[in-house]
Amino acid sequence: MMKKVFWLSKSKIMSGQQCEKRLWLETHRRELAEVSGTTQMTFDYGHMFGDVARSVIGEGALIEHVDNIGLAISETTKLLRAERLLFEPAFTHQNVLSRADGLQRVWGGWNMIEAKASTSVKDYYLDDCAVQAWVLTGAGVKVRKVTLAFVNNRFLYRGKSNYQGLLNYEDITAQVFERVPMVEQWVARLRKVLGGKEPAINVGTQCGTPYACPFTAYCQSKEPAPAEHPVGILPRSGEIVERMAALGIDDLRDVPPAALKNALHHRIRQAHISGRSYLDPEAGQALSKLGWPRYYLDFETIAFPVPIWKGTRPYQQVPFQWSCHHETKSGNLFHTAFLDTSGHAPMKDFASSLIKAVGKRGPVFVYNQAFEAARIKELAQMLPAMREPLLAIVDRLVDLLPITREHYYHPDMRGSFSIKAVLPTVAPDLDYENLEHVQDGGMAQQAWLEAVSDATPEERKTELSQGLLDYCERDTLAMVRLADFLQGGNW
DNA sequence: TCGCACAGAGCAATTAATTC
DNA sequence: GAATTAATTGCTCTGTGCGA
Repeated sequence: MMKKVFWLSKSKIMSGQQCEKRLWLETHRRELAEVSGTTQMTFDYGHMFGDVARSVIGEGALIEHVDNIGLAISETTKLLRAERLLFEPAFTHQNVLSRADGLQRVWGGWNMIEAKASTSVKDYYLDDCAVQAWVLTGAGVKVRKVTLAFVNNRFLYRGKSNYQGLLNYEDITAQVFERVPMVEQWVARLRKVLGGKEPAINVGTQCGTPYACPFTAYCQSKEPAPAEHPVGILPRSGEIVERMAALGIDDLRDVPPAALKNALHHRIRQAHISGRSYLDPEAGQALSKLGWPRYYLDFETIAFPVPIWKGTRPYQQVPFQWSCHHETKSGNLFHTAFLDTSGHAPMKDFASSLIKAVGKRGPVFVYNQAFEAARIKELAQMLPAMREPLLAIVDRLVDLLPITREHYYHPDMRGSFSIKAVLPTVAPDLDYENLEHVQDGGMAQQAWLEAVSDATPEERKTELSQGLLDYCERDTLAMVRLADFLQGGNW
């Protein structure tokens, strides 16, 4: 009887990048992944990247049969004799299965190519490659070289489907071969884990780094409920959490004041002890110095590992939507918006409409200035004719995030100063939860992708566009309300 | 998945204070 | 004034939190 082959594309589990419990759960309690329902941000760019990466690497034979490993293995064996370049070849060794991204014939053997849609060589890729190299070697393939192909984020797409230059290559043979002798132990350890009871491993950083584990909610449900005001809600609290845990303190309210060095931590602790929010009147003073009219601005963007629009780069955040609230001195509020779901390059229309919308004077409020400022500067670079008016907007940006962080805190923010955490405490009627289709930036990207797709019916496109417009408008209205709140206003 | 900004840590270089 | 020590400043690196 054929033994069960276990799928170890998840070699990060083997090498300790993610915990053994995940492997155990994936094998024994697969259905739990669906129950836990993580909200990880993922795009299905995988095959787009794969197709383009293969075309850049060279012409070769692609072995498909994703769902039929037996067929994939027999086809690999057959093609290995004839071909110089194979994509997705399948091999097993000691019942461990591996599918390398590419296998290229070189002098005296093969170059194993691993393609990653990432812009740098991460340590855990080396472990991943070590497992694959071990399987290939065990299956009789002479691995002479291991190459990592990854995204060159300086590549500028000049159109016409020409992606030469999209990938960087790094020879990682030495690092991988150094790890290969350890793989045998990793496999043995995991076999033991799989044969035993559910491993007792507590929830920790391994649940989200480097990859989100789908079982986190399940593991959390098995652990005692955390403190109502855990020390960990302090921003950048890693070191303090450890220090306090050693003293048996897990509740922020029990932390001795002397243990906290920075003023923000003190303010947060104090707010959780008193149960009351904190608002420093200086926020209002700082804001009241700014003139009128006032604009409140927010962008939505999309980014692809493989750029699709001429003049853009991999992972460049290309803005396709803006929302702007315009507030006059007398308190009148007007809303304007731009949204491009045509699927064509949105940059030009985005920029020209934006310039019109924000006028020539008055502060332009944003939340986390770095983001909008960087997008406008990129547009200025791409569109020389609009360079000056665009850069003039950058000079007028006022960031509400640092003002909020320095002068305001509410215990319900649980240590976070993101607009999504702040808004419910200053304008509960504007909760994002009551938006139907789009509730955060990640969902906005998903909605946009669906809206531009040819496969999406018109009715659904209209619904998604409305969802995007509602969401982005909510973001800028949130800023209006926040600025007013910080100035002591009342709605 | 990206990148930016910033806090904090660790270390090196510089400046100030102390001692002879 | 020189040598030593202490305090301060400045730099790089890493991790976190923000945005999408």
